[in-house]
Amino acid sequence: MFPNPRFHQEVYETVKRIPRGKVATYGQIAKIVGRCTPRMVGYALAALPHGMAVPWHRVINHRGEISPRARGDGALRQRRLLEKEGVRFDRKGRVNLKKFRWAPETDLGGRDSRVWEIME
DNA sequence: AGGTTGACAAAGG
DNA sequence: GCCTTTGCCAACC
Repeated sequence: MFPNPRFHQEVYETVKRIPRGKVATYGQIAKIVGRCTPRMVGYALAALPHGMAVPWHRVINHRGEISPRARGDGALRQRRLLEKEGVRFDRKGRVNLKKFRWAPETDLGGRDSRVWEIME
């Protein structure tokens, strides 16, 4: 089976709430889960078995870039998946978080994040 | 037991 | 906005 720590499952459930075409940061997920740090979120996602229905690719770092993997080609696959959902990257490979960040509190029925931007 | 290693982040310069 | 600490904490030597 996959790793057992309680927080893993909570991380997965939270990540599942990120809608298509939006992204969240590791810190954001950690804060929602509670008693959890950004590093632990990355750790949990790295332990995610293949084929599990969790949109792991929608989690990026707070600078808007895809966190490089120590091994494997996961980062490239992640970028492809996001682009397929309409998430745009700039020349330096960064996402505009102002535009694409998931805003849970104002996510009322899958609408866009206009409210969030106005409040900022 | 002690040290290293991450799919990280905030603060200070 | 970039670079450098510093804090973080489970997993794995």
